[in-house]
Amino acid sequence: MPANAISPTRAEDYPEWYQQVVRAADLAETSPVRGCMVIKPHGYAVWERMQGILDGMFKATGHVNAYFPLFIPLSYLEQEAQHVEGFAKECAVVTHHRLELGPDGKLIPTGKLEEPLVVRPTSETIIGAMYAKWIQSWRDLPVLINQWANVVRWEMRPRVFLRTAEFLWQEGHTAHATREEAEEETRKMLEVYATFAERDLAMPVVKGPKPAGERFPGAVDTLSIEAMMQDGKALQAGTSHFLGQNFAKAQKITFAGPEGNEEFCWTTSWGVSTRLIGAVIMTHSDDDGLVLPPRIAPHHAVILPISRTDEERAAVLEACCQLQGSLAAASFAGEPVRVKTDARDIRGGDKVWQHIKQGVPVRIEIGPRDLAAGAASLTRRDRGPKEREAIPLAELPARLPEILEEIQQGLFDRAAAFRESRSVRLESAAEVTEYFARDDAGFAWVHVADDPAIAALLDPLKVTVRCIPQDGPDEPGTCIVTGREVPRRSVLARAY
RNA sequence: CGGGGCGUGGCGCAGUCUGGUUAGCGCGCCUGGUUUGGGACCAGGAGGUCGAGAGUUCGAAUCUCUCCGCCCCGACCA
Repeated sequence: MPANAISPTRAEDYPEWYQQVVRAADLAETSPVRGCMVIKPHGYAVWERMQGILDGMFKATGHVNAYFPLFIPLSYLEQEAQHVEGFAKECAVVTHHRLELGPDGKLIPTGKLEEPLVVRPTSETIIGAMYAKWIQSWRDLPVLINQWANVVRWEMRPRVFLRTAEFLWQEGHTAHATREEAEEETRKMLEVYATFAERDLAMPVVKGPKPAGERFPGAVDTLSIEAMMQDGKALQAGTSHFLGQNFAKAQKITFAGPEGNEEFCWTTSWGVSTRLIGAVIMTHSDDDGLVLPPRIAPHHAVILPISRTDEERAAVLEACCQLQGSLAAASFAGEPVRVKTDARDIRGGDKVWQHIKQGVPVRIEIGPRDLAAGAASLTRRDRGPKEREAIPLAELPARLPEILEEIQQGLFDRAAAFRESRSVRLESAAEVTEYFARDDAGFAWVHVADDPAIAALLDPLKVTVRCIPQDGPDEPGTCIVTGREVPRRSVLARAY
């Protein structure tokens, strides 16, 4: 057997390593439908964890859930000019509503639709149409709605979790009476995403506005959180858009103000998707497979009974059962510890490696020797597969939550240190060119103006301005391309 | 859409150039046995109309034509 469970390793072939991790962890696989993935139970369980936490955060910030149709009339999409331009090239279109059996036994679409329907690539237009109906008075505002849904974007080159033709996400859509309030909402939701990424996914992010060329079609301002993957590339992990009055004007979303004046609403939208699963994989996983931060792990720990004879097995299973009960009574991150016993009749080594590859944070093995000592052998996914520690059974319910917290924090620290080690400050166009020729390139913090002129420098390097980080002190400087004064550095990187 | 590559049991592949016994191999799966604090070993077994269609031929996974699908590179991807 090779030293590592995943082949190739990250260093050998990063993209292939990613695919193999997804496969070895049994998260998802490609489907008969081009560009669409099947999310398998383990992958979906991770998504459900993410959903649960985010949904709670949305509700805590005053939002409610609703559901809007999958289909959008073609004419709706045409309402906002930039929006059409941005999405037109990647839409699935429904033109018929019936099938008839042809003479050769094949099904033929019939019943042509009067107006084609677009499968939503995003829902601004259909939701805006409803908001136009619902909102009449300033007393109706703000409207703060989120929906959990699937969307379809006909991508040219799909990649499991990172870019699939159909994906799951949430999209928040809000309408406000004032510009200030909508802008505040946009920032607030970015903050929710950043907190979730760093606290729950243990994934450090840079947050701030995108340059004009990278904005959501139809948005006045797009804020994003950007994470660094282990190959140094950036991944946009969440976005929050200030839509100004663009959609309100296109869709007549108006309200009567306190003085009887009719005004357009100010709207926002924000979303994160199953891409976050890809982000977690590429942030934490190693050459033995998936590594899950405890807060989003479907199971915090798995108990593995070890026995040879039937008598031993009975005693060991009994002990496992008791331990599972006492551990489940403990809590981590405000929830009961999630623990399961894997008593399947398969070889011990296979079983252990399955759990390693699936990213379970902690493995607890109980065999006759442990039982005699009144202890269990504990191994952690963030350490070597054979680094074990004996812990008295009575102490485990108190120790496990501490260990989970250590793992959660340790994963964040490790990712932050990695990002730091692959970040540089550059002062000239020549330095940028030189830096991105290196194969260990990462984030370059550079003074650049938000100006199309910088494309001449960045395009050949396949580098983009990821965002203009909003945190930290202002650091004015001159743009390395235009020579113009800018208030702070931007983050440049290659991106997924 | 342009360039390249590939379709053979669940997965990974050999065989195709040079047509010819019952289409092989590794992993996985099932059964039995020996094992067991670590991804075991031995034996037996199941599973394939070789992407689809047409053609050449006594005979096609192999040659010819058409079609379909997938992968990689590019274009594209708020």
